[in-house]
Amino acid sequence: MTSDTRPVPVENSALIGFQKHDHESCVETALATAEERCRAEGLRLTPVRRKVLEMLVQEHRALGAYAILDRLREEGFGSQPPVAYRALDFLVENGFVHKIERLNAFVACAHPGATHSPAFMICRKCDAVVEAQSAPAKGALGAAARAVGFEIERTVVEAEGICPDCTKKA
Amino acid sequence: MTSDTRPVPVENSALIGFQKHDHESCVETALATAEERCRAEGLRLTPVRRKVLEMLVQEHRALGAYAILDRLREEGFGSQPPVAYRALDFLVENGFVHKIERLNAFVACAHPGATHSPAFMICRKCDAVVEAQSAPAKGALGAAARAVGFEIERTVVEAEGICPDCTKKA
DNA sequence: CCGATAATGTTATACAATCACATAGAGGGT
DNA sequence: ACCCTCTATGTGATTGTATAACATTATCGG
Ligand SMILES: [Zn+2]
Ligand SMILES: [Zn+2]
Ligand SMILES: [Zn+2]
Ligand SMILES: [Zn+2]
Repeated sequence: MTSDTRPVPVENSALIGFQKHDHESCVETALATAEERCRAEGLRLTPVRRKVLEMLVQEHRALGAYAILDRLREEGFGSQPPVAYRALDFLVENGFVHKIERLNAFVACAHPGATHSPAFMICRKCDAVVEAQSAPAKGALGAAARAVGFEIERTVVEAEGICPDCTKKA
Repeated sequence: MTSDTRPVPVENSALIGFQKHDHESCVETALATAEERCRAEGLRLTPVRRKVLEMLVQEHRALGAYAILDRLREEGFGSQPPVAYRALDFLVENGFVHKIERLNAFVACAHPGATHSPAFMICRKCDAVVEAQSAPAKGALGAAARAVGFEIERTVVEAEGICPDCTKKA
């Protein structure tokens, strides 16, 4: 299960963006990191939760709760919505997964471990989702918030547009 | 129907924020502006659409599609979801109304006329929603997008937190 | 008036999320 | 081992959000 059992043709394995990358190790790393963190912090990465995380990391795009639920059913887990939503709640709360509000869908975190406020680029043609960093509270929005006395706790930043692949095709 | 028929106790009528403001004229101005723009651009502000916009400006907070639909029914319009959603689609497409993705709800634009990319502050206690300006494409997100060749068309920026009123109460 | 287009009305259905309650596991103290 | 407690799952039912599909009506330019 160590990630050095096989040559890793890294090119830009850090950029999980639209570029191709070593997906195999990408998946393993993500799951290993999650297990590591759960062990360290006393969180319980149960079978359902692990399966959901694995699906999302594997797919590498945003999945709706019911798509996830369908797969859980196939894998022999419970088939009612709360099964999926509870697993997702756990994963989102602990930062392993992010919810894409624009799509009402979920995507595996691309920067697991580090606490961060994510931003997303969503292609409106192919629904690809890529995670980037953001710091909206540092810009105009933060200034506006301080001006009126609003205390920001969390931000949703999602950019909709056309991904490089879809641009080329057109 | 002109806005000078009555003394306007303006203090900070520009800031539609959490502060109090001259709501009467606020409503009239918004509707007048909308009618003006529709006339100018050949858009059709039909009765349903106008009613929905009026409700949202009047309420001055985010309303769900079904809350809107209920009111439409009371006013004698169609009572099925598409009636509300189609009116909302029109209003959102033309910038009179914004959708708050985090709440699955809709709010009247606070800066009608000017094309702008809005940002929102959402109080998680009282659900108050205030519109501010944003320029996320100019910051870290814009840089990331250019780096990978993603073409941003639209951004969703929503800050969740506690509004000044709710802070005082606690 | 006629035909094309846009807008509305209505039915049905898909997708998203939560509530309520029963059951099963894990972990700690005895 | 046992019992107790807390957490996690399983399940049925329900509510909320959104769209598909199709018929009807209104509007506008010939
Ligand atoms: Zn992340
Ligand atoms: Zn694309
Ligand atoms: Zn606006
Ligand atoms: Zn508040």
